Amino acid sequence: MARRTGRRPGNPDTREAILTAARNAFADRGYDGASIRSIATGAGVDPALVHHYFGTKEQLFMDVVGAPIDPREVLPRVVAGGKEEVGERLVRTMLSIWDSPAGAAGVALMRSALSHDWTARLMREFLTTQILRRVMKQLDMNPREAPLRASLVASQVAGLAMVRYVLKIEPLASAPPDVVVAAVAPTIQRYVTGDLS
Amino acid sequence: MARRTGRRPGNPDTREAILTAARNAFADRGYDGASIRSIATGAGVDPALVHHYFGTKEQLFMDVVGAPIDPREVLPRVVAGGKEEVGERLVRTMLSIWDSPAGAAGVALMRSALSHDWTARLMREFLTTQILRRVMKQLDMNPREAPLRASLVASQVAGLAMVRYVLKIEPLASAPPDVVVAAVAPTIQRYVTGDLS
DNA sequence: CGTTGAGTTCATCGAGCGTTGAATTTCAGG
DNA sequence: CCTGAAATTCAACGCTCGATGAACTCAACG
Repeated sequence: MARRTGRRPGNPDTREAILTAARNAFADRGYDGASIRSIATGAGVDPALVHHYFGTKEQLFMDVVGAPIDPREVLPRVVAGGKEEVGERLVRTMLSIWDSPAGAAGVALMRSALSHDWTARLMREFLTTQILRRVMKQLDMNPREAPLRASLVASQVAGLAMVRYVLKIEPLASAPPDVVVAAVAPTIQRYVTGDLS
Repeated sequence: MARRTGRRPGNPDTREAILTAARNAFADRGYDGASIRSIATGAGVDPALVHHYFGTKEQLFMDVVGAPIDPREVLPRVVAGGKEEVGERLVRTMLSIWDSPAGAAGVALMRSALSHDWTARLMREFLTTQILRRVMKQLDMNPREAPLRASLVASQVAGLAMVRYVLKIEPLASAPPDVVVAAVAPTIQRYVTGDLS
């Protein structure tokens, strides 16, 4: 078993180069706007090589947006400490993620979620089954009103990402994290624990 | 002058049919996904006829998203009555617009704003120069902090539109307007008149 | 050295796109 | 009826795209 001879994976850098080129291209121009050919050019390789490594374009997109997100690593930081200051912790965590290289993947997912139904479904299912459900459980919210609270939180989070990272509307696009947290955290906090009637 | 003989514009219905087909197509599949050919098929005409009426595809898109929005008609309803209940009036006005046929144009603009830079610029400039600046002026807000307040309002409005009308995340997507107003209006109100530090 | 298989390139296919210009139909005015 | 302009269609051009499959390069191993 595992009798493997022949050339060894000499240049695994190429795969990474394609991935980062794809991430930037998807973030800059969306799923349709980013052509396999342009991604290959950005990585300095032949277009066919992209298919060789990642199969179809859809699979490449999945690898780009599915890799840098691991909810089980991020969520505890938000949930730990009870629900009294969850708003501030959520906004702060979100900003730290979106200001990192993983933010480009987020922009890519967001751009494409509004262009294709299957990416929208991808994002919706990721949000609901991976994020919101776990948060609800660990904060033991009232199951009757938890879904509404969760979608309200999603609305403010999505809107903040859109204005700050995609549309880049000033001054929110360049405001320091502390200012954003001070402004937005109370909104999230009210959506989670406040009175909604 | 104006000596015009020959056939009169006999079927102005066709033009409208193309416009509504284009609005639905742009809203459903975005700017790129909606092909001129599919729009023509949806209107029951030849693709060349679309160009005959609207020129290039970009101009057709402008006609679709530029027509049903007239800020001078909507803004007074939001601004009138001072800044004390502006949150509720803004959310209620927004819902009434997005639940009408004009909402499809909004979805189209939103979908495309995340796919192309020039539509993003279109939306940004429309928001800032047509909406936010007028609201700021008529509410005589402090010019020093008004831009930040305006972009915060934009973030919650954009996020609500995205969750409710584009991604259609439940239960916010189907919640009756009164519930949405009760939940979101205080957020807008605080962004306009509240303490942000 | 010769085989092997992964890395990489090349040429190409078929499809869909926006757009164009000429042809054809339709119909109000003279 | 006849003319001419608008409404509408037809056929085609040039382009880009995703994908495919055959060819070539080359390091590792027996």
